[in-house]
Amino acid sequence: MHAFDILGDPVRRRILEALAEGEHASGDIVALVQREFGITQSAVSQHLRVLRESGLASVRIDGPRRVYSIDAAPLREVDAWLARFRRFWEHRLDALATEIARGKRKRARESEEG
Amino acid sequence: MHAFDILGDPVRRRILEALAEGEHASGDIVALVQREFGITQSAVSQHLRVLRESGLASVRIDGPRRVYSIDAAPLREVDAWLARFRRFWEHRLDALATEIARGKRKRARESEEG
DNA sequence: CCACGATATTAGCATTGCCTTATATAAGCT
DNA sequence: AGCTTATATAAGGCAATGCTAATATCGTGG
Repeated sequence: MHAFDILGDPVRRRILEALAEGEHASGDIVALVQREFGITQSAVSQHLRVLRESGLASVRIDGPRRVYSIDAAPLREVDAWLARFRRFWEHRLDALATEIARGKRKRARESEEG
Repeated sequence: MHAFDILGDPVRRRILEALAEGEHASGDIVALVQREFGITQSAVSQHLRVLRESGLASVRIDGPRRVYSIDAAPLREVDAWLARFRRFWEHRLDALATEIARGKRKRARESEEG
């Protein structure tokens, strides 16, 4: 399942937003989502499974709790796909500045990976 | 329909990629998509409608042709949503440099809009 | 005006996705 | 061991989505 399919669901987006700020136990996420979307624990658990299976979240067992944290790597692909459209809103010199920053970053990665 | 729902479909993503490089007549898009996905003209036309109705593409009539071009604004929202996750892959000083560039951009926009 | 080429629309169908209810699993307490 | 809490899984219903086939619309040239 492509990352974009995962992001198509508002509940999953909300869960990812929460996980972006740090790890959370399943129960906390259930409570949060129930407040905002009014769906059952089961439904939330199913969304968490989708996030796990698509590599967007991982889980750690802590006694009876399952503590979820984000795995952002797939989102990076989304970000990369989006790159080709940025020039439509990052106009003029600003876009050039961003490109320079991105180039520097890329070179830094390559030298540290190689 | 949220932009993320639109982007969930690979055919629509492919169409947007093509439109990112410039406008194209419906027929060209149909040919391109048919080569790569093997679906009918009708199916492609339906995807084009979804793109129109969600504000991601607009159409200009040129004789018997419909010439499509991209409207990237909704993608900017996607980009903005993604912003909160960038720190997971834009680490260290690079992230700071990007933030500075984004800040400059934002101030420039505000002064030109205000 | 008619036929053709380009494109859109409609109807119908199969598949998928998300939800609920009910049930299973597992840990910790008493 | 039995109960409770925390979480996951299974089964089934229903609505949404994406496709095809068929048909409609609309320019344009003869």
